[in-house]
Amino acid sequence: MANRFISKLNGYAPLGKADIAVLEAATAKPRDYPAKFDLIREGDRPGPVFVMLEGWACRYKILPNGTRQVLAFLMPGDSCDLHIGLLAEMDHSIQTLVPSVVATIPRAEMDAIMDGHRAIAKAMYVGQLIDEGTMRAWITSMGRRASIERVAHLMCELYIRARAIGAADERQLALPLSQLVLADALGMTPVHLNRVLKELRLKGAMTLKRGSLVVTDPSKLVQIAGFDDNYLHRRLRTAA
Amino acid sequence: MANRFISKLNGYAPLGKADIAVLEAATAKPRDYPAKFDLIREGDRPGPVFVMLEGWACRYKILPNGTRQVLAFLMPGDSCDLHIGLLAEMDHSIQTLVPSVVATIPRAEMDAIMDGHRAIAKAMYVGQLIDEGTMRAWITSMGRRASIERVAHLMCELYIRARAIGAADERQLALPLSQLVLADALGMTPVHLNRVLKELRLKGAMTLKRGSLVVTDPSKLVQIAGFDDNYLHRRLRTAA
DNA sequence: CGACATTTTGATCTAGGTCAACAAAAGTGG
DNA sequence: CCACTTTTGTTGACCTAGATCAAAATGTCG
Repeated sequence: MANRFISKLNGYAPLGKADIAVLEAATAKPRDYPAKFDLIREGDRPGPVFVMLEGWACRYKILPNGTRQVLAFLMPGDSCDLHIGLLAEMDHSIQTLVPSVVATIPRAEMDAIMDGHRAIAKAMYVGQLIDEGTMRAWITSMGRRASIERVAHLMCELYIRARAIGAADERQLALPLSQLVLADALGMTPVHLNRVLKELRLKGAMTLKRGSLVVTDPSKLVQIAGFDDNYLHRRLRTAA
Repeated sequence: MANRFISKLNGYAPLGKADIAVLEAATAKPRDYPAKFDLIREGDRPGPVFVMLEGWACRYKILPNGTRQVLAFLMPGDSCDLHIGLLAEMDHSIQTLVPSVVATIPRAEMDAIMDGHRAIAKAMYVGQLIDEGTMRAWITSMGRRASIERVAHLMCELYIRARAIGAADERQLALPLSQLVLADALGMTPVHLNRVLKELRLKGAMTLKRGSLVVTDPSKLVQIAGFDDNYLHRRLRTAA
Protein backbone atom coordinates (compact mmCIF):
# COMPACT_ATOMS: atom_id res chain seq x y z
CA MET A 1 0.00 0.00 0.00
CA ALA A 2 1.33 3.39 -0.97
CA ASN A 3 1.10 5.17 2.38
CA ARG A 4 -0.48 4.89 5.78
CA PHE A 5 -3.43 7.07 4.89
CA ILE A 6 -4.39 4.75 2.09
CA SER A 7 -3.81 1.60 4.08
CA LYS A 8 -5.84 2.98 6.96
CA LEU A 9 -8.77 3.82 4.69
CA ASN A 10 -8.44 0.44 3.06
CA GLY A 11 -8.87 -1.07 6.50
CA TYR A 12 -12.13 0.80 6.96
CA ALA A 13 -13.63 -0.04 3.58
CA PRO A 14 -11.94 -2.16 0.94
CA LEU A 15 -10.63 0.07 -1.81
CA GLY A 16 -10.32 -0.79 -5.48
CA LYS A 17 -7.35 -0.11 -7.74
CA ALA A 18 -8.89 3.11 -9.03
CA ASP A 19 -9.59 4.31 -5.49
CA ILE A 20 -6.02 3.70 -4.48
CA ALA A 21 -4.66 5.37 -7.57
CA VAL A 22 -6.66 8.52 -7.01
CA LEU A 23 -5.58 8.71 -3.37
CA GLU A 24 -1.97 8.17 -4.37
CA ALA A 25 -2.23 11.02 -6.82
CA ALA A 26 -3.87 13.28 -4.25
CA THR A 27 -1.15 12.67 -1.65
CA ALA A 28 1.75 12.52 -4.06
CA LYS A 29 3.24 15.88 -3.16
CA PRO A 30 3.44 16.06 0.63
CA ARG A 31 5.39 18.77 2.41
CA ASP A 32 7.83 18.63 5.30
CA TYR A 33 7.05 20.66 8.37
CA PRO A 34 9.25 21.29 11.39
CA ALA A 35 8.13 20.46 14.91
CA LYS A 36 5.78 22.92 16.63
CA PHE A 37 4.47 24.24 13.37
CA ASP A 38 0.85 25.37 13.27
CA LEU A 39 -0.77 23.78 10.24
CA ILE A 40 -3.85 25.88 10.90
CA ARG A 41 -4.88 28.22 13.69
CA GLU A 42 -8.07 28.93 15.56
CA GLY A 43 -9.91 31.68 13.73
CA ASP A 44 -8.44 30.80 10.33
CA ARG A 45 -10.73 30.04 7.44
CA PRO A 46 -10.65 26.27 7.00
CA GLY A 47 -8.28 25.32 4.20
CA PRO A 48 -7.48 21.99 2.60
CA VAL A 49 -7.81 18.56 4.18
CA PHE A 50 -4.59 17.64 5.98
CA VAL A 51 -3.27 14.11 5.74
CA MET A 52 -0.53 13.05 8.15
CA LEU A 53 1.90 10.77 6.35
CA GLU A 54 4.73 10.82 8.88
CA GLY A 55 5.09 12.39 12.31
CA TRP A 56 2.70 13.50 15.02
CA ALA A 57 0.42 16.47 15.47
CA CYS A 58 -2.26 17.56 17.88
CA ARG A 59 -5.42 19.60 17.86
CA TYR A 60 -5.46 22.12 20.68
CA LYS A 61 -7.15 25.16 22.07
CA ILE A 62 -5.71 27.98 24.17
CA LEU A 63 -7.99 29.31 26.91
CA PRO A 64 -8.36 32.94 27.99
CA ASN A 65 -6.32 32.16 31.12
CA GLY A 66 -3.42 30.98 28.98
CA THR A 67 -3.76 27.26 29.67
CA ARG A 68 -3.89 24.82 26.81
CA GLN A 69 -6.14 21.85 26.16
CA VAL A 70 -5.02 19.25 23.67
CA LEU A 71 -8.10 17.79 21.97
CA ALA A 72 -6.69 14.95 19.92
CA PHE A 73 -3.50 13.41 18.68
CA LEU A 74 -2.93 12.83 14.99
CA MET A 75 -0.60 10.07 13.90
CA PRO A 76 0.43 8.84 10.45
CA GLY A 77 -2.61 7.90 8.39
CA ASP A 78 -4.89 10.33 10.17
CA SER A 79 -6.62 13.08 8.28
CA CYS A 80 -8.75 15.87 9.51
CA ASP A 81 -11.70 18.05 9.11
CA LEU A 82 -13.85 16.46 6.52
CA HIS A 83 -16.48 19.01 5.46
CA ILE A 84 -15.09 21.64 7.77
CA GLY A 85 -14.92 23.99 4.82
CA LEU A 86 -18.63 24.47 5.43
CA LEU A 87 -17.85 26.43 8.57
CA ALA A 88 -16.64 30.01 8.65
CA GLU A 89 -13.63 29.52 10.88
CA MET A 90 -11.62 27.00 12.86
CA ASP A 91 -12.53 26.66 16.52
CA HIS A 92 -9.13 25.18 17.35
CA SER A 93 -5.58 24.91 16.05
CA ILE A 94 -3.53 22.01 14.75
CA GLN A 95 0.19 21.82 15.40
CA THR A 96 2.93 19.36 14.56
CA LEU A 97 4.65 17.88 17.59
CA VAL A 98 7.68 16.53 15.73
CA PRO A 99 9.03 17.12 12.23
CA SER A 100 6.27 15.73 10.02
CA VAL A 101 5.30 14.96 6.47
CA VAL A 102 1.85 16.21 5.62
CA ALA A 103 -0.12 16.13 2.38
CA THR A 104 -2.87 18.63 1.71
CA ILE A 105 -5.84 17.88 -0.47
CA PRO A 106 -7.82 20.90 -1.65
CA ARG A 107 -11.36 20.87 -0.47
CA ALA A 108 -12.87 20.76 -3.95
CA GLU A 109 -10.63 17.87 -4.94
CA MET A 110 -11.56 15.93 -1.82
CA ASP A 111 -15.26 16.47 -2.52
CA ALA A 112 -14.80 15.31 -6.08
CA ILE A 113 -12.90 12.23 -4.96
CA MET A 114 -15.59 11.30 -2.50
CA ASP A 115 -18.33 11.85 -5.06
CA GLY A 116 -16.59 9.68 -7.58
CA HIS A 117 -15.37 6.97 -5.23
CA ARG A 118 -17.99 5.68 -2.84
CA ALA A 119 -15.59 3.32 -1.11
CA ILE A 120 -13.34 6.25 -0.22
CA ALA A 121 -16.31 8.23 1.04
CA LYS A 122 -17.39 5.31 3.16
CA ALA A 123 -13.90 4.84 4.58
CA MET A 124 -13.65 8.53 5.40
CA TYR A 125 -16.97 8.39 7.23
CA VAL A 126 -15.86 5.38 9.23
CA GLY A 127 -12.73 7.28 10.17
CA GLN A 128 -14.79 10.24 11.24
CA LEU A 129 -17.06 8.06 13.36
CA ILE A 130 -14.07 6.56 15.09
CA ASP A 131 -12.69 10.02 15.78
CA GLU A 132 -16.02 10.99 17.29
CA GLY A 133 -15.98 7.89 19.45
CA THR A 134 -12.50 8.85 20.58
CA MET A 135 -13.73 12.29 21.56
CA ARG A 136 -16.51 10.72 23.60
CA ALA A 137 -13.95 8.52 25.31
CA TRP A 138 -11.91 11.60 26.16
CA ILE A 139 -14.93 13.36 27.64
CA THR A 140 -15.64 10.27 29.69
CA SER A 141 -12.05 10.09 30.86
CA MET A 142 -11.92 13.70 31.89
CA GLY A 143 -15.25 13.60 33.63
CA ARG A 144 -15.25 10.34 35.46
CA ARG A 145 -11.83 8.73 35.59
CA ALA A 146 -9.15 9.27 38.23
CA SER A 147 -5.83 10.55 36.95
CA ILE A 148 -4.09 7.18 36.88
CA GLU A 149 -6.98 5.62 35.02
CA ARG A 150 -7.00 8.54 32.61
CA VAL A 151 -3.32 8.20 31.84
CA ALA A 152 -3.61 4.45 31.42
CA HIS A 153 -6.63 4.91 29.18
CA LEU A 154 -4.89 7.33 26.87
CA MET A 155 -1.89 5.04 26.61
CA CYS A 156 -4.18 2.14 25.69
CA GLU A 157 -5.78 4.28 23.01
CA LEU A 158 -2.47 5.37 21.53
CA TYR A 159 -1.09 1.86 21.67
CA ILE A 160 -4.09 0.38 19.87
CA ARG A 161 -4.08 3.09 17.27
CA ALA A 162 -0.37 2.64 16.67
CA ARG A 163 -0.81 -1.12 16.40
CA ALA A 164 -3.53 -0.63 13.84
CA ILE A 165 -1.20 1.26 11.52
CA GLY A 166 1.69 -1.05 12.16
CA ALA A 167 3.66 1.57 14.09
CA ALA A 168 4.00 -0.45 17.28
CA ASP A 169 5.43 -3.84 17.98
CA GLU A 170 4.35 -6.32 20.62
CA ARG A 171 5.20 -4.25 23.68
CA GLN A 172 6.77 -1.05 22.48
CA LEU A 173 5.74 2.08 20.68
CA ALA A 174 7.57 5.22 19.57
CA LEU A 175 5.79 8.03 21.38
CA PRO A 176 7.50 11.37 20.98
CA LEU A 177 5.16 13.27 23.30
CA SER A 178 6.57 15.34 26.12
CA GLN A 179 4.97 15.08 29.52
CA LEU A 180 3.90 18.68 29.10
CA VAL A 181 1.88 17.89 26.01
CA LEU A 182 0.42 14.77 27.58
CA ALA A 183 -0.57 16.74 30.66
CA ASP A 184 -2.37 19.25 28.45
CA ALA A 185 -4.22 16.39 26.80
CA LEU A 186 -5.17 14.79 30.09
CA GLY A 187 -6.30 17.96 31.82
CA MET A 188 -3.73 17.69 34.56
CA THR A 189 -0.47 19.19 35.78
CA PRO A 190 2.85 18.03 34.33
CA VAL A 191 4.03 17.53 37.91
CA HIS A 192 1.15 15.27 38.75
CA LEU A 193 1.43 13.40 35.47
CA ASN A 194 5.04 12.72 36.29
CA ARG A 195 4.04 11.17 39.59
CA VAL A 196 1.32 9.10 37.96
CA LEU A 197 3.79 7.83 35.39
CA LYS A 198 6.07 6.81 38.23
CA GLU A 199 3.21 4.96 39.88
CA LEU A 200 2.38 3.12 36.66
CA ARG A 201 6.05 2.21 36.35
CA LEU A 202 6.22 0.94 39.93
CA LYS A 203 3.07 -1.09 39.42
CA GLY A 204 4.78 -2.74 36.50
CA ALA A 205 2.09 -1.73 34.01
CA MET A 206 4.07 0.51 31.66
CA THR A 207 7.11 2.71 31.33
CA LEU A 208 7.21 5.97 29.44
CA LYS A 209 10.74 6.92 28.49
CA ARG A 210 11.82 9.80 26.34
CA GLY A 211 10.26 9.09 23.03
CA SER A 212 8.88 5.65 23.67
CA LEU A 213 6.23 3.77 25.59
CA VAL A 214 6.88 0.24 26.83
CA VAL A 215 3.77 -1.66 27.85
CA THR A 216 5.22 -3.94 30.48
CA ASP A 217 1.98 -5.66 31.41
CA PRO A 218 -0.83 -5.05 28.90
CA SER A 219 -3.57 -6.72 30.91
CA LYS A 220 -2.67 -4.74 34.00
CA LEU A 221 -2.69 -1.52 31.99
CA VAL A 222 -6.08 -2.33 30.51
CA GLN A 223 -7.41 -3.19 33.93
CA ILE A 224 -6.20 0.05 35.49
CA ALA A 225 -7.66 2.04 32.59
CA GLY A 226 -10.99 0.25 32.63
CA PHE A 227 -10.35 0.20 28.93
CA ASP A 228 -13.05 -1.03 26.61
CA ASP A 229 -11.86 -0.84 23.04
CA ASN A 230 -15.35 -0.88 21.63
CA TYR A 231 -14.88 2.60 20.29
CA LEU A 232 -11.72 1.49 18.51
CA HIS A 233 -12.71 -2.10 17.99
CA ARG A 234 -13.75 -1.83 14.44
CA ARG A 235 -10.44 -0.26 13.68
CA LEU A 236 -8.73 -3.33 15.08
CA ARG A 237 -11.00 -5.85 13.45
CA THR A 238 -10.86 -4.41 10.00
CA ALA A 239 -7.48 -2.70 9.78
CA ALA A 240 -5.14 -4.38 7.35
CA MET B 1 -41.64 25.65 8.91
CA ALA B 2 -43.04 22.25 9.67
CA ASN B 3 -40.93 21.30 12.68
CA ARG B 4 -37.77 22.28 14.52
CA PHE B 5 -35.63 19.75 12.74
CA ILE B 6 -36.49 21.24 9.40
CA SER B 7 -36.14 24.82 10.56
CA LYS B 8 -32.79 24.03 12.12
CA LEU B 9 -31.48 22.46 8.93
CA ASN B 10 -32.88 25.36 6.96
CA GLY B 11 -30.78 27.61 9.14
CA TYR B 12 -27.64 25.69 8.25
CA ALA B 13 -28.26 25.56 4.50
CA PRO B 14 -31.25 27.12 2.75
CA LEU B 15 -33.70 24.40 1.78
CA GLY B 16 -35.99 24.38 -1.24
CA LYS B 17 -39.65 23.36 -1.32
CA ALA B 18 -38.83 19.84 -2.40
CA ASP B 19 -36.24 19.48 0.38
CA ILE B 20 -38.74 20.57 2.98
CA ALA B 21 -41.42 18.30 1.62
CA VAL B 22 -39.22 15.25 1.76
CA LEU B 23 -38.16 16.03 5.31
CA GLU B 24 -41.76 16.55 6.31
CA ALA B 25 -42.64 13.18 4.90
CA ALA B 26 -39.73 11.50 6.62
CA THR B 27 -40.66 12.91 10.03
CA ALA B 28 -44.41 12.69 9.59
CA LYS B 29 -44.93 9.77 11.95
CA PRO B 30 -43.05 10.51 15.14
CA ARG B 31 -43.53 8.47 18.30
CA ASP B 32 -44.05 9.49 21.89
CA TYR B 33 -41.59 8.22 24.47
CA PRO B 34 -41.79 8.51 28.23
CA ALA B 35 -39.00 10.07 30.27
CA LYS B 36 -35.93 7.94 31.00
CA PHE B 37 -36.49 5.75 27.99
CA ASP B 38 -33.41 4.38 26.24
CA LEU B 39 -33.78 5.05 22.54
CA ILE B 40 -30.69 2.97 21.92
CA ARG B 41 -28.16 1.31 24.20
CA GLU B 42 -24.42 0.84 24.18
CA GLY B 43 -23.66 -2.40 22.37
CA ASP B 44 -26.79 -2.27 20.19
CA ARG B 45 -26.47 -2.39 16.45
CA PRO B 46 -27.05 1.16 15.24
CA GLY B 47 -30.60 1.57 14.01
CA PRO B 48 -32.37 4.46 12.33
CA VAL B 49 -31.51 8.13 12.59
CA PHE B 50 -33.31 9.70 15.54
CA VAL B 51 -34.80 13.14 15.21
CA MET B 52 -35.89 14.97 18.37
CA LEU B 53 -39.05 16.90 17.67
CA GLU B 54 -40.08 17.69 21.24
CA GLY B 55 -38.43 17.03 24.58
CA TRP B 56 -34.88 16.44 25.77
CA ALA B 57 -32.51 13.50 25.63
CA CYS B 58 -28.89 12.83 26.39
CA ARG B 59 -26.09 10.63 25.20
CA TYR B 60 -24.37 8.87 28.05
CA LYS B 61 -21.98 6.15 29.02
CA ILE B 62 -21.85 4.03 32.17
CA LEU B 63 -18.39 3.23 33.50
CA PRO B 64 -17.24 -0.02 35.06
CA ASN B 65 -17.33 1.63 38.49
CA GLY B 66 -21.00 2.48 38.01
CA THR B 67 -20.62 6.21 37.49
CA ARG B 68 -22.22 7.86 34.51
CA GLN B 69 -20.88 10.41 32.07
CA VAL B 70 -23.35 12.41 30.02
CA LEU B 71 -21.76 13.17 26.65
CA ALA B 72 -24.25 15.52 25.04
CA PHE B 73 -27.72 16.95 25.38
CA LEU B 74 -30.21 16.65 22.56
CA MET B 75 -32.96 19.23 22.26
CA PRO B 76 -35.76 19.67 19.72
CA GLY B 77 -34.39 19.84 16.21
CA ASP B 78 -31.33 17.76 17.02
CA SER B 79 -30.70 14.51 15.23
CA CYS B 80 -28.05 11.96 15.76
CA ASP B 81 -25.61 9.54 14.38
CA LEU B 82 -25.32 10.29 10.74
CA HIS B 83 -23.49 7.38 9.08
CA ILE B 84 -23.23 5.50 12.34
CA GLY B 85 -24.80 2.54 10.62
CA LEU B 86 -21.33 1.94 9.26
CA LEU B 87 -20.16 0.87 12.69
CA ALA B 88 -20.87 -2.48 14.27
CA GLU B 89 -22.23 -1.26 17.56
CA MET B 90 -23.03 1.81 19.63
CA ASP B 91 -20.32 2.96 22.00
CA HIS B 92 -22.84 4.84 24.14
CA SER B 93 -26.54 5.02 24.93
CA ILE B 94 -29.17 7.67 24.27
CA GLN B 95 -31.97 8.27 26.75
CA THR B 96 -34.90 10.66 26.94
CA LEU B 97 -34.83 12.96 29.96
CA VAL B 98 -38.47 14.03 29.74
CA PRO B 99 -41.43 12.72 27.77
CA SER B 100 -40.41 13.32 24.18
CA VAL B 101 -41.55 13.14 20.60
CA VAL B 102 -39.02 11.46 18.37
CA ALA B 103 -39.11 10.62 14.69
CA THR B 104 -36.98 7.83 13.27
CA ILE B 105 -35.71 7.81 9.74
CA PRO B 106 -34.47 4.46 8.45
CA ARG B 107 -30.85 4.54 7.50
CA ALA B 108 -31.46 3.68 3.85
CA GLU B 109 -34.09 6.39 3.56
CA MET B 110 -31.77 8.96 5.10
CA ASP B 111 -29.00 8.02 2.68
CA ALA B 112 -31.38 8.30 -0.23
CA ILE B 113 -32.61 11.68 0.96
CA MET B 114 -29.08 13.00 1.29
CA ASP B 115 -28.13 11.66 -2.13
CA GLY B 116 -31.10 13.26 -3.77
CA HIS B 117 -31.05 16.55 -1.84
CA ARG B 118 -27.65 18.18 -1.65
CA ALA B 119 -28.92 21.04 0.48
CA ILE B 120 -30.11 18.60 3.11
CA ALA B 121 -26.80 16.76 3.01
CA LYS B 122 -24.97 20.02 3.44
CA ALA B 123 -27.17 21.07 6.34
CA MET B 124 -26.67 17.72 8.05
CA TYR B 125 -22.91 18.06 7.69
CA VAL B 126 -22.97 21.53 9.17
CA GLY B 127 -24.97 20.16 12.08
CA GLN B 128 -22.45 17.40 12.56
CA LEU B 129 -19.56 19.86 12.52
CA ILE B 130 -21.26 21.95 15.16
CA ASP B 131 -21.80 18.87 17.29
CA GLU B 132 -18.12 18.05 16.97
CA GLY B 133 -17.21 21.57 17.97
CA THR B 134 -19.45 21.18 20.98
CA MET B 135 -17.65 17.99 21.97
CA ARG B 136 -14.34 19.80 21.72
CA ALA B 137 -15.73 22.54 23.94
CA TRP B 138 -16.75 19.91 26.50
CA ILE B 139 -13.30 18.34 26.48
CA THR B 140 -11.82 21.79 27.00
CA SER B 141 -14.22 22.52 29.83
CA MET B 142 -13.53 19.28 31.62
CA GLY B 143 -9.80 19.57 31.21
CA ARG B 144 -9.06 23.17 31.91
CA ARG B 145 -11.98 25.01 33.44
CA ALA B 146 -12.78 25.32 37.14
CA SER B 147 -16.15 24.02 38.20
CA ILE B 148 -17.90 27.38 38.26
CA GLU B 149 -16.58 28.22 34.82
CA ARG B 150 -17.64 24.81 33.58
CA VAL B 151 -21.18 25.21 34.85
CA ALA B 152 -21.44 28.72 33.43
CA HIS B 153 -20.05 27.51 30.11
CA LEU B 154 -22.59 24.73 29.78
CA MET B 155 -25.43 27.10 30.62
CA CYS B 156 -24.19 29.51 27.93
CA GLU B 157 -24.13 26.68 25.43
CA LEU B 158 -27.62 25.50 26.28
CA TYR B 159 -28.95 29.03 26.26
CA ILE B 160 -27.50 29.83 22.85
CA ARG B 161 -28.71 26.55 21.41
CA ALA B 162 -32.18 27.12 22.79
CA ARG B 163 -32.22 30.66 21.43
CA ALA B 164 -31.27 29.35 18.01
CA ILE B 165 -34.33 27.13 17.86
CA GLY B 166 -36.61 29.74 19.36
CA ALA B 167 -37.03 27.83 22.60
CA ALA B 168 -35.75 30.58 24.87
CA ASP B 169 -36.85 34.14 25.39
CA GLU B 170 -34.70 37.12 26.32
CA ARG B 171 -33.62 35.88 29.74
CA GLN B 172 -35.36 32.62 30.39
CA LEU B 173 -35.21 29.08 29.17
CA ALA B 174 -37.11 25.90 30.01
CA LEU B 175 -34.44 23.50 31.21
CA PRO B 176 -35.86 20.29 32.62
CA LEU B 177 -32.51 18.85 33.71
CA SER B 178 -32.05 17.63 37.25
CA GLN B 179 -28.90 18.59 39.09
CA LEU B 180 -27.98 14.94 39.07
CA VAL B 181 -27.98 14.80 35.28
CA LEU B 182 -26.15 18.09 35.01
CA ALA B 183 -23.51 16.86 37.44
CA ASP B 184 -23.02 13.77 35.30
CA ALA B 185 -22.55 15.99 32.28
CA LEU B 186 -20.09 18.27 34.03
CA GLY B 187 -18.00 15.55 35.59
CA MET B 188 -18.70 16.66 39.11
CA THR B 189 -20.66 15.73 42.22
CA PRO B 190 -24.32 16.76 42.56
CA VAL B 191 -23.43 18.18 45.95
CA HIS B 192 -20.71 20.37 44.55
CA LEU B 193 -22.85 21.40 41.58
CA ASN B 194 -25.50 22.54 44.01
CA ARG B 195 -22.99 24.77 45.77
CA VAL B 196 -21.73 26.17 42.50
CA LEU B 197 -25.28 26.98 41.42
CA LYS B 198 -25.75 28.81 44.68
CA GLU B 199 -22.60 30.80 44.05
CA LEU B 200 -23.76 31.74 40.56
CA ARG B 201 -27.08 32.80 42.03
CA LEU B 202 -25.40 34.91 44.72
CA LYS B 203 -23.16 36.52 42.12
CA GLY B 204 -26.28 37.55 40.26
CA ALA B 205 -25.28 35.76 37.06
CA MET B 206 -28.04 33.16 36.77
CA THR B 207 -30.62 31.18 38.67
CA LEU B 208 -31.49 27.58 37.99
CA LYS B 209 -34.92 26.72 39.32
CA ARG B 210 -36.80 23.52 38.90
CA GLY B 211 -37.21 23.22 35.21
CA SER B 212 -35.99 26.61 34.12
CA LEU B 213 -32.88 28.71 33.82
CA VAL B 214 -33.01 32.45 34.31
CA VAL B 215 -29.99 34.32 33.01
CA THR B 216 -29.96 37.28 35.34
CA ASP B 217 -26.86 38.93 33.94
CA PRO B 218 -25.81 37.53 30.57
CA SER B 219 -22.55 39.43 30.31
CA LYS B 220 -21.50 38.31 33.77
CA LEU B 221 -22.31 34.71 32.94
CA VAL B 222 -20.32 34.90 29.71
CA GLN B 223 -17.43 36.45 31.56
CA ILE B 224 -17.38 33.78 34.25
CA ALA B 225 -17.57 31.06 31.62
CA GLY B 226 -14.87 32.54 29.43
CA PHE B 227 -17.42 31.75 26.76
CA ASP B 228 -16.46 32.19 23.15
CA ASP B 229 -19.36 31.22 20.94
CA ASN B 230 -17.16 30.66 17.92
CA TYR B 231 -18.01 26.98 17.97
CA LEU B 232 -21.72 27.83 17.93
CA HIS B 233 -21.37 31.10 16.10
CA ARG B 234 -22.40 29.88 12.72
CA ARG B 235 -25.48 28.43 14.28
CA LEU B 236 -26.35 31.86 15.59
CA ARG B 237 -25.46 33.71 12.43
CA THR B 238 -27.34 31.47 10.10
CA ALA B 239 -30.15 30.00 12.15
CA ALA B 240 -33.54 31.26 11.13
C1' DC C 1 -51.31 10.65 52.41
C1' DG C 2 -47.20 8.01 51.88
C1' DA C 3 -43.16 6.68 49.15
C1' DC C 4 -39.57 8.35 46.63
C1' DA C 5 -36.72 11.59 44.18
C1' DT C 6 -34.47 15.95 44.26
C1' DT C 7 -32.31 19.81 46.46
C1' DT C 8 -29.77 21.93 50.15
C1' DT C 9 -26.56 22.31 53.93
C1' DG C 10 -22.81 21.00 57.21
C1' DA C 11 -18.50 18.54 58.47
C1' DT C 12 -14.56 16.32 57.01
C1' DC C 13 -11.20 14.30 53.84
C1' DT C 14 -8.13 13.72 49.78
C1' DA C 15 -6.68 13.86 44.92
C1' DG C 16 -4.45 16.68 42.57
C1' DG C 17 -2.72 21.56 42.20
C1' DT C 18 0.89 25.01 43.36
C1' DC C 19 5.42 26.55 44.35
C1' DA C 20 10.20 25.77 44.38
C1' DA C 21 14.43 23.64 43.44
C1' DC C 22 17.32 20.68 41.02
C1' DA C 23 18.84 17.20 37.53
C1' DA C 24 19.19 15.57 33.02
C1' DA C 25 18.79 16.25 28.05
C1' DA C 26 18.90 18.70 24.10
C1' DG C 27 19.81 22.51 21.36
C1' DT C 28 22.91 26.65 19.91
C1' DG C 29 26.36 29.59 18.96
C1' DG C 30 31.31 30.32 18.83
C1' DC D 1 33.72 20.06 20.26
C1' DC D 2 32.82 22.76 24.16
C1' DA D 3 30.56 26.35 27.30
C1' DC D 4 25.78 27.91 27.71
C1' DT D 5 21.08 28.56 27.49
C1' DT D 6 16.61 26.34 27.16
C1' DT D 7 13.56 22.67 27.55
C1' DT D 8 12.07 18.53 29.87
C1' DG D 9 11.82 15.51 33.71
C1' DT D 10 11.92 14.52 38.85
C1' DT D 11 11.21 15.23 43.65
C1' DG D 12 9.73 17.55 48.06
C1' DA D 13 6.65 20.55 50.91
C1' DC D 14 2.43 22.48 51.25
C1' DC D 15 -2.35 23.91 49.99
C1' DT D 16 -7.11 24.01 48.05
C1' DA D 17 -10.95 22.69 44.99
C1' DG D 18 -13.89 19.51 44.96
C1' DA D 19 -15.14 14.73 46.81
C1' DT D 20 -17.31 12.08 50.38
C1' DC D 21 -20.45 11.16 54.09
C1' DA D 22 -24.51 12.26 56.50
C1' DA D 23 -28.89 14.24 57.23
C1' DA D 24 -32.56 17.46 56.74
C1' DA D 25 -35.72 19.98 53.77
C1' DT D 26 -38.48 20.29 49.89
C1' DG D 27 -41.00 18.49 45.86
C1' DT D 28 -43.50 15.18 43.14
C1' DC D 29 -46.67 11.77 42.12
C1' DG D 30 -49.34 7.49 42.38
